[in-house]
This record gives sequence, C-alpha cells and structure tokens, in this order.
Amino acid sequence: MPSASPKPSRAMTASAEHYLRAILELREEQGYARVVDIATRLGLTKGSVSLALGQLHDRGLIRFDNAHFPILTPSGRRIAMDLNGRYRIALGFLTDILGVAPERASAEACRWEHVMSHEVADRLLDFIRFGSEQPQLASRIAEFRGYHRSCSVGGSCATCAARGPVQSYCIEMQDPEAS
Amino acid sequence: MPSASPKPSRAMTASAEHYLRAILELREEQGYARVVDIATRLGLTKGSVSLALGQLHDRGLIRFDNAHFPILTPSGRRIAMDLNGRYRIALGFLTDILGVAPERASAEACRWEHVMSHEVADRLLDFIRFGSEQPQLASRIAEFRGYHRSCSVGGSCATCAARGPVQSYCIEMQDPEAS
DNA sequence: CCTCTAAGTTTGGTAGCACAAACTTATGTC
DNA sequence: GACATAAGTTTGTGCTACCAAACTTAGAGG
Repeated sequence: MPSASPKPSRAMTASAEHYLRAILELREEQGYARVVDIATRLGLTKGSVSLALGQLHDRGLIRFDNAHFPILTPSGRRIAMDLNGRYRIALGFLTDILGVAPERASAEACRWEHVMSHEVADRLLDFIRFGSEQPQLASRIAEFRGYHRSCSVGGSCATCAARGPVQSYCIEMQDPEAS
Repeated sequence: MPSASPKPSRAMTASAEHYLRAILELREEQGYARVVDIATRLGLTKGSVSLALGQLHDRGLIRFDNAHFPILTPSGRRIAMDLNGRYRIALGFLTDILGVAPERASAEACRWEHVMSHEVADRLLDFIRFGSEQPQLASRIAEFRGYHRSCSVGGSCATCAARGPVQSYCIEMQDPEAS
C-alpha cells in the first residue's frame, strides 16, 4: 500500500528549494541576488518572488544583507547545496551509467533532485564510484551505456511491458477490465 | 468507444495518479472501487475523493459503471499501469542493484514513480536485466549491494561531500558566503 | 528640481489539493 | 413503515504557489 504522500512537518517543497538554489548561484555569480534576478532565473514574476522571500525569511532559511538583498542562512545554504549534490549525483548516474543523452538526463535530474533521499543519493554516488573504480565493471557498464534499444511509443518496450506481468518486477497486474 | 473528450492537455499530477492506481487495484482486488475504499486506501476523506472523481471523469480518465462505481477508461488505465510499471522498476533498481532496504526502497520508489520519465524507466529496467543476465556483472553488483558504508548524519558522507567540489560530479560550487 | 525608469511590494484573483462538517441518499433491520 | 447506519455529495475553509496589475520607492539624467 503505497502511501499517498509522506508528510514530515518540515518538508521542503520543490519551489522553496528552487528559490534557495537561485539565491546561492546568483550570489556566487554576481555577488548579490535581486528579486528581479531570481524571478528571471526561475521564470517567475517579481511579485511571486517577493512573497516567497518573505516566507523563506520567516522559516529562517534566508536573511537580508545590508543592501536588503537576500542571503542564505546556514540552514538555507545547506538545503541549497544538498539539492545541488543530489542533482549532480542524479545527472552523473543518468549519463555515466545509463547513458542517457545529456539534455534528457538534465531534465530528469531536475525532477529527481527533489525526490531523492539523502541516503539513496549517497548510495547512488557510491555505485557510480564503484563502477568507475573496478575495471571489469566499468567496461561492462560502458558496454551497456553504448547499447540503446529502440522504444516505439505505445509499442512493446520494456517499460510498457512492465505494466503487465514481466519477470520479477511484475506482480499479478493483469488487465481484467474488459467492459 | 472512447470518451467524448479524452483531454490529456494537462500533465498528470501525483495526486491524480494515486487515484487512478487505487481504482485499478481495488477493482482487481474486490471487483469494485467505492469512494470510501479509495479514501481509506489513500488516507483521504470521502469528500476529497468524491470531488477528485468528478475531475477525473471530466478529464476522461474514468467513467462510472452500472453500479455508479468508478472504472478506468483506457487512457486512465494506461496511466495507472504506467505508474505501477515505474514503481516496480524503481523498486527493483533500488533493492536489487543499490541494495537499499525494502522499506526505504518502497518509500523512495513511491516518489520516483511520479518523476521518472518513460524513457529513463525503460533504460533502468534494461540495466537491471543487463545486470542479471551477465554473470560477471551480476557478481560485481552483488558485491556492491552487500557493501554499505556508514553515513553519519551531518558528517562527511558521499552526498554531503558532493555538495562541494568532489570528483567530476562537482563543479565550482564553493561556499563563498562568509558574512 | 523634476521626471522617467527600474526595482520591489502589495493586492486581488486563479488553480490544485486537501479537510471538516453538513447534507442527501440508499439499505437493512426491527 | 420507521429508523439507524453507511455511502456519497456539497459547501465552506485553508494552504501553497503562482500571475496580473496597481502601487511605492530609489536613483540617474535632463
């Protein structure tokens, strides 16, 4: 029974993580992060950003420097850097192990970063390193990475097949809805 | 015949996917899916489910059978089965390759299933099969699966380290926010 | 100065998703 | 037939997250 939505009291939303990361990156790049800069980077309006910054401030994730520009607090910075860590790990796995094309891998990692747990990200990174450190394994992975089976949309690709009974990843999931 | 207006104009939300899967599973298990059953399974109230079913109906993802119980349309069923496919693939990868404990893997897969693309899921399933079919690779993966490094919270685990400059998965992501 | 503009804030509205509680509609039992 | 109970719907509310548009500043030039 998959839970509907695991809800810790202090869960970060993807939205808040995006704001924090934007602030982190903008301050790295240009030394400050204006409302307008954040809005441009995230594709939002100034109004949305202005409101969001107030909330982040209330939650202790940002403060405002002498010029009234937002700056990350230690907890806010940690969240932003964790997010970037998960992004990089997901991206590395997708490209280096699975051989997913860079553009698609990037888009995928942009979603994975918000749902990957710290522990699984850690494990994933171990796997990437494990794979690169062991020559035999590395060559096998390289072999897999270069092999791409075609997946006709709506056809009989692996994932489509996995909807039904296939190997061990499929339980009694027939399609009894005839009428 | 298909519904008059199967409108896939909008992307599926995790919430809608949960409803569709609940209906699919309940009908498999007991032949029907009442509002109350769906609510119980998803941990929601009857009212929420009742409203959601109306929306799913408007979107052509469910219809109502002779007993006024919801039943998936072909497009709705497809979405639910795709979701289950992605769940199983994610679960299989997490347990069989990464060696994540079943309970944690299940919770993780419950989030991954909503963000994994069809193409990446397909690729992931290929990898699982590839790994199980090649004896040398399988033994290496088994070796990795059994190896678990400790990760002290807030300490120096791989993921924490990946926030900063580590190997190729880290770009110029220093921590220049001193003040 | 005065004004024009860019930056930021506030307000009002929309949309999704949920809850509580009141309400309606069976259905089974006495 | 009357009533208690279960199932389902409707209504009103709250929350997050966004937009559009009006409003307020703060500077930079003329």
